[in-house]
Parts: sequence; structure tokens; C-alpha cells
Amino acid sequence: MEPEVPQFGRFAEPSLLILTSLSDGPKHGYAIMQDVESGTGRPMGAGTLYAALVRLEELGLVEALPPEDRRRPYRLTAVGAVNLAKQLRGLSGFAQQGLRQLGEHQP
Amino acid sequence: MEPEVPQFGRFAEPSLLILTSLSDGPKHGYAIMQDVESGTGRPMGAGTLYAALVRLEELGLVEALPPEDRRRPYRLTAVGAVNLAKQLRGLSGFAQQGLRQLGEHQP
DNA sequence: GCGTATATATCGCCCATCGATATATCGACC
DNA sequence: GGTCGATATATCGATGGGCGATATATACGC
Repeated sequence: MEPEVPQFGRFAEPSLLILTSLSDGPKHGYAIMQDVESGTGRPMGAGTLYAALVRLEELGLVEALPPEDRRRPYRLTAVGAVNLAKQLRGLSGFAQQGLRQLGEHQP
Repeated sequence: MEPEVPQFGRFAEPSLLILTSLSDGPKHGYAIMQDVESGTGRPMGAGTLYAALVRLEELGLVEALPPEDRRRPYRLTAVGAVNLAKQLRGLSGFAQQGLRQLGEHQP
């Protein structure tokens, strides 16, 4: 019945979703959109995606590969991979800790 | 040496941090601020905190308890706890999957 | 040749985050 | 008893990023 989870806007943080999608191997924008949508159930708008890609490239976390056809693929840089791993470990630890605390208070 | 992690702005999502802090037991605003700061290393501004608390209360995820002294404590509602658990499980799964993919691509 | 899927790009609105600022009280220390 | 820092809450203005809409172009099936 799902009590209509408010979703606090979105946890999303599109940058993280994009980097994680690329951790799979290089992808072009449209493929990232589909990947994220199939992974989270909710689509990420084109505006959000391309703006975020530009920002991530400026930060040196992703880099553009030579265009194939109409596709403009991107891949994680080494810096981006290290960074993503760090973020994900932090996230995972955070989530585990929260779940543990919740468990202790609802026995 | 820490290559000055860009932090993509912040993963933050203050609402999540607040709810997780409250999963520990009821707290008042100032205590949440300290808790979050000690947990994440980065302070959450008062503006962010109180605005988010108001929103979370409107959503029914937290509720105010009778004021003690100057303190205005809040606690998770049942709905908030269920919701938080769901979010954290999703987050944990997401992080695990990302880390797995990263691992497979840097052997 | 028409519609749909693929693919990228850009624009404007809106709201949450953030930092700053204000206010008040409590405790410690001299 | 006066000052200073910690405790505690509240509000305001600026900014930036997420989101939806819109535009454009090609490939493919029918």
C-alpha cells in the first residue's frame, strides 16, 4: 500500500548517481540516463544530467572520450574513481550506522 | 595528503542526516547540529537545520516534544522511522553495488 | 513519410542550502 | 559582579543546482 513515501525531494544527488553509473564502464549521456532510471526507478532529467556532467568534468572526476557517431561517451578518471569509492564507503557506513541505531530503538 | 576532495557541493541531504541523528533517540536542535557535525566532520548551519526541521514536522516524519528549559526536543515518528529505514536500506544497497562495480573494474 | 526511440543541448523557475546575523541565557573564571 | 564563551533558537538574503520543458537532429520500423 505504500504510505506515499514523501521522498524528501530526493536523496538523489545526481552527481553520485552519474559517477556510480560510470563505475560500470564508460557511457554516453543517454545511456547514463537510462541506467540511472532503471536503477532508481525515477528518471533524471536531461538538464540535470548534462549540467552535472559539465561540472564533473570541470572537477576532473570524469573525462570525455572521442565521440562515436552522435554519442559523446564519458569515463571515470582515476581521481573520480578514488573519490567515488571514498564517498560510497562513507555512505555505506552512514547507512549501516543509522540502521543499527534504528534497530536498537525498535526491538 | 588528501587531494582536497571536491565533495560535489555536499552529499549532505540534511533531512537524512537529521532523521538519522534522531534515530538515536530524541534530541533538540542544537544537539542535532553537534551530532551531525561530529558524525560528518562538517557543520550544518542553523538555517539549514531549523528550516529542515519545520519541513520534516510538516511531513509527519518528526514531532516536537514538550519543551524542556530552552530546549525544543524532537523525536522520530513511527512513520519517520519506517521511512528512514527504507531510505537507508536503499542507500546501503546503492553504495554496495557501486563499490562492487568499482572493484570489478580495478583488479 | 510518419511516429518513435536515440541523442544532445539550453533555458527559466523555484526552492533548499548556506552563511550571516540577532537574541537570550547559563556557567566559569577572575 | 562583570565578562566571555558555550548553549540554544530564529530569521533573512544570496546563490546555485535540480527539474521540467523545449528544441533539434538522426536512425529505424512500418
